[in-house]
Amino acid sequence: MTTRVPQERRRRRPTRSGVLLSEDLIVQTALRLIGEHGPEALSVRRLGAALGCDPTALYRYFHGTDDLVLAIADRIIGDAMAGFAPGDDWVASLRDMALRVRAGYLAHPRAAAMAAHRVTRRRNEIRAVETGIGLLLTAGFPSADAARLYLAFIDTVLSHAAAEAAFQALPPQQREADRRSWRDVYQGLDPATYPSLTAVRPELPAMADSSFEQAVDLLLEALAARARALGPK
Amino acid sequence: MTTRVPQERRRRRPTRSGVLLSEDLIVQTALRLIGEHGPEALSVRRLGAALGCDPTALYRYFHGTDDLVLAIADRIIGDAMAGFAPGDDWVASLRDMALRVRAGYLAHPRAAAMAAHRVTRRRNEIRAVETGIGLLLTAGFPSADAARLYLAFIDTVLSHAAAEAAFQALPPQQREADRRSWRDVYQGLDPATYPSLTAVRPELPAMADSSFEQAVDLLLEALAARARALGPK
DNA sequence: GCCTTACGTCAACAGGGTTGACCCAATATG
DNA sequence: CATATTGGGTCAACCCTGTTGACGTAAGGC
Repeated sequence: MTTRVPQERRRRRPTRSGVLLSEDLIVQTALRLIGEHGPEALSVRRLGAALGCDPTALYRYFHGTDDLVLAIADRIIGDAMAGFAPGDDWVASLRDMALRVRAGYLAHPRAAAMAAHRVTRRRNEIRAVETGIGLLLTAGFPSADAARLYLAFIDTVLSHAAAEAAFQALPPQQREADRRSWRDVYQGLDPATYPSLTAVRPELPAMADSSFEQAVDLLLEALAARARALGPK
Repeated sequence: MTTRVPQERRRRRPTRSGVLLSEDLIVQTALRLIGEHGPEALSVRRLGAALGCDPTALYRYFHGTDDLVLAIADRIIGDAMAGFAPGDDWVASLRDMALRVRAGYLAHPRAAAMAAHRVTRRRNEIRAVETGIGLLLTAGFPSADAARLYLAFIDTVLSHAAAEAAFQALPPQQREADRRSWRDVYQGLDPATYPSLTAVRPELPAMADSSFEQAVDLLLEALAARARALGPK
């Protein structure tokens, strides 16, 4: 096929049904498809049909399915981080970043579930990394630590957000069954075999809730403690 | 197809090539397939070929691919936690738990990636929760905190492990591309636009590495600090 | 208005999961 | 032991998927 996928295209030729294709329109349509009919609704053929073009026309814009998925992921990141500017408090700024990313994922749960664990190497992602590492540098961490700690931070945020998105992407019936299981399954346990669970039994229903903020706060606590241990600047 | 998938089968009939099928043999062969020929080697047709039976014979044992994956996941959990016993040091024990779960997932990335965000409230998981919460109780946390903090801990472990497994489950080509991107794309960036990335440039290739232990250690640090803040028992 | 070529279209291939019909042999029963 | 039942292995078929190479048309530079 020798698809070249040029950066900017000059000859814009309408499809049989009159639509003018663009990378932007394709990504946007893909997100709509996934949002409406689930992740399994995203296929080259269906996307082509939704766009009103031959499926293989997409290969003029993306090298393959994987490339398209990365483009979708990057748009989610971009939308989530739109308008974000780091403030004076680096801990609060990282926390804000985390919550934004999570909100972006939850806005497109099904798309996020399939694209979450990828490195998009596109503009929006690069900008986010720049911002995050910059915050850790202002916290006083030496560059080697800043990079490694940012990785731990963002991986935690991304994987937690992905898990939440995946849960949201489940069919409602299955999601409710999972939620109930914390209450049902853990109720009639033998106190002798499960003493600890028995001791915290009143708290168990709360375990169906999200741990996202709790986990992020714990991580930021540890980061703040390490920054303090560096000594005052 | 109205596959009934009975619990115990009574008529065991050898396949054309003389093999006696069983749920156990199928799961075992599936794991071997994945281990030997990579994650993408798992398909109904290939599994049938490896077993020496018609691919559709598997539908007598599992309702579909999904059912098979869950059976595989169940075995992974059991194997990972086999022989684990909590020690005196609660931090070290939680760390051990985390590493076991991760190892179990990474031993079978494809299966783990497919079933990671799925909730299987089975015996092995309940025992793990009992153990984990017990450890936090011995650390001195009140029961409400123990439950919530354990949730944050195990969610971090599980979602990180799932992310790693998902990465390992990628086709080799995409996996290598993701790995290279940290070195290639992030190298030739404009220093004016990306000052922080430029500052930590030598560290960037290391960002292709796993952040699992770093993240777990940060979390355990925060937990230990909070336990200390409770005052000595 | 011509020439080049970008890009939308088409046909085809290899592989996937899943189904319903078929039929034989392993078991239950007499 | 013989017969009836049915579990379960097999086969052909269907429709899906991503991806390719060839083809031709219309858009834009000159």
